[in-house]
Amino acid sequence: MATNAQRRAQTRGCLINAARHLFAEQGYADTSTETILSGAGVTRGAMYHHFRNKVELFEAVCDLLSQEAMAAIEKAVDGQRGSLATLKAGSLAWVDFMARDNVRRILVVEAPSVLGQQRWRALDERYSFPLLREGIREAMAEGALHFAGSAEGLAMLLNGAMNALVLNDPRGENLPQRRQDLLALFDRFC
Amino acid sequence: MATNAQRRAQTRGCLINAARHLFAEQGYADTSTETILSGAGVTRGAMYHHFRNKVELFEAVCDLLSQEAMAAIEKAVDGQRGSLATLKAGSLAWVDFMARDNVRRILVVEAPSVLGQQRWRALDERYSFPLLREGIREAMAEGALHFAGSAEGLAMLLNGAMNALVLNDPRGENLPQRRQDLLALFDRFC
DNA sequence: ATAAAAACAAACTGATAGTCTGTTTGTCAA
DNA sequence: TTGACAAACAGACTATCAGTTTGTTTTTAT
Repeated sequence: MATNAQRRAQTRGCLINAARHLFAEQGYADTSTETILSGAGVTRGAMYHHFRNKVELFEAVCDLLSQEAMAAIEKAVDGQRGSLATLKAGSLAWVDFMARDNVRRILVVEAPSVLGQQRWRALDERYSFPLLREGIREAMAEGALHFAGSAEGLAMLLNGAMNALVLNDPRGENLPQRRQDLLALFDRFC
Repeated sequence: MATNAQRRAQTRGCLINAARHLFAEQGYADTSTETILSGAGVTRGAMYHHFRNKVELFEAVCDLLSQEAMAAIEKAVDGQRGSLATLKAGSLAWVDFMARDNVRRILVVEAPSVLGQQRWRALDERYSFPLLREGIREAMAEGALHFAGSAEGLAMLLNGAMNALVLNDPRGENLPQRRQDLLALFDRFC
């Protein structure tokens, strides 16, 4: 005898977990809901009870991955001294996390297309982007970082640059080099 | 009586032209091949004679748009004096072109997902990226641009930053501000 | 205990990408 | 010029799949 909340969490969890692996391996379009269903050990009816459609399930996966990314960043940032060191550590953690095979394809490659520009930006705004923006704002206020434009603008540019790092390292094989590039980029703003 | 080459160019052209508008307006997934077919005034058999599948048609659209981008960049660069000025003018032209409603969704939002990482990178490598990389290499060699890493690495980072500019301006309404941000970014490397 | 609601099951439907078979039109050598 | 071949095209057909509908089971609240 399980409570409804438990049943709900269990079913949703199984679906999201199965979906995250399948989406990461085969991509959104090439993963049929049937495959997800059998992977999760759940029926069609259950899935469409919890999610309006396939996109909403994909978005739930994105939310979960984003939360995991936040946790990784906060762990990396913990104990850092100074706004600049914190910013660098957090950014490196972000890149490391996004470069993971299980994550990159979902959050970096497919999310903009599957969710659409609006919902994709909303996702970013809900998680890592505010962290980056505020980190930059603080470092700029302290004079540790210099930029002629706004903190918001710089956050956007750096976010894009970090995206590119992840996107251009398909196998995650040149990560050390990529991390060096990122640090060199930060140094240009000091 | 048309020659085969003419027939071929005509049919392919109609398909690509219809597809580019539909993909830009409704996105790849929400554009059915039937809609493209009737938009192009062409039959199913003809389409699958010229393209192996829907993705290949999408790729042909991407190629065309990329060529148009190259033309816009070369026009903007023409007459510029100095490697840095050339680089800036070319980059601004790139942003301006990609920010167009007809282009952004196809080349910036959906291409990575629809083509997949590999073919998407190959596309970039075939067109604008070499231009950016060589522009940066030249400016660095002249001492007009400074970066601790490689020209390749900086090109990647700047390319990502420019992508972000386009992506974060969904309506293309803040273009002047975005152009300012980009110039401020370049100034950090001087 | 019972009514209502949440959770789930599974058959069904409409749409759609890609295939298959056949027809028309162009090419080129003899 | 003609006839064999290939390229270009037409359109019916199929398999798949996302989402719907209808019905059943389990939990919750009164």
